[in-house]
Amino acid sequence: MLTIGMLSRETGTKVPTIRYYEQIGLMPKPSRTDGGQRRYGESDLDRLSFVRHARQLGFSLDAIRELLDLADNPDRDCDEIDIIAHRQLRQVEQRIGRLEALRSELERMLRQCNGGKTSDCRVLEVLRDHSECLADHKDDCSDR
Amino acid sequence: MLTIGMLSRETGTKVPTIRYYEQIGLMPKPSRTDGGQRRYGESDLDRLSFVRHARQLGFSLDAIRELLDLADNPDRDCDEIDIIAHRQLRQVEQRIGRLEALRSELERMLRQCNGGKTSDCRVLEVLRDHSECLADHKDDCSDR
DNA sequence: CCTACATCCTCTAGTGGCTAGAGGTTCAAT
DNA sequence: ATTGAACCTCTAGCCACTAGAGGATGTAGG
Repeated sequence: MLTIGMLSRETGTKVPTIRYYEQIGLMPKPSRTDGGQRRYGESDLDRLSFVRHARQLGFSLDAIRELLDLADNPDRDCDEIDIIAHRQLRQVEQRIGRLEALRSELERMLRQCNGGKTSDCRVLEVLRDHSECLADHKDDCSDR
Repeated sequence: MLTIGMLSRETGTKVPTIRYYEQIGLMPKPSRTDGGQRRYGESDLDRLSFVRHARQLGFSLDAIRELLDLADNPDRDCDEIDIIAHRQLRQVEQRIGRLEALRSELERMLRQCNGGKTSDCRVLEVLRDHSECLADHKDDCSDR
């Protein structure tokens, strides 16, 4: 039996985060000691590791919820899992694309700076005038 | 004189967002009609365009506040502006790096899927067992 | 001048995914 | 029995908005 602190250390998850996952129903309610402290077993450790790893891969908690549901039905085809993972991959790719556009825009902006006074700073000028932008970065960087 | 709705259309900013910017002091308090409705001038349009453009380039509202302060002092050296922009560039590059690691991890995971039952789905397996990961993606994707 | 109706107002609360702190209790070791 | 770390609940905060309720204003047409 693990205390919440041990589970925290094992999985690299902060204690309040574990309680938060319980609150939103992502982790099951664990058993308690007579004094009311949480005690966890192996399955909790597995589940939380799964959740954390999926988070590290950028899956949303909602997507993780779906994955966990699917994982609980071992007889179904894994098509849906594939779909979720592909969706995640597409999102990651989109974000990379946007960020690359931002990067080149920022680089271009910085290259033009000649280190004078702020009054003729190219950075400010570019920010002032969107029409100077080469990159197409409308509706960007609202990541997630 | 522009209404808030016109300013919204001109800059592509939602109306509540404009009021929010006012509330947090990023936009100045505009003049009002007798009935209490906001009326904006050219300078407001310029300022909001600046803010939105900087947001699109991924600058935080705090960074934008700094940039606006600096823009108001035309006699100072633009070193600080440069520093802020470089900081932003570094952050963007870091995020790209992380996302690229995620992408290859997701791709690897998906390549291994052979379309069977969820019980032996590679995607779930990879998520269950972090040690199978090639990429080094701890503390990632907590973007922003 | 009146009415219709789009737009405006303030205020509160919600989003995601946590994180921090107050103020109090329990557990395990000594 | 006492210490002190770790636990408990509860509330509020973070960022950058977004949504909605419930009501007031502004403007165009009749």
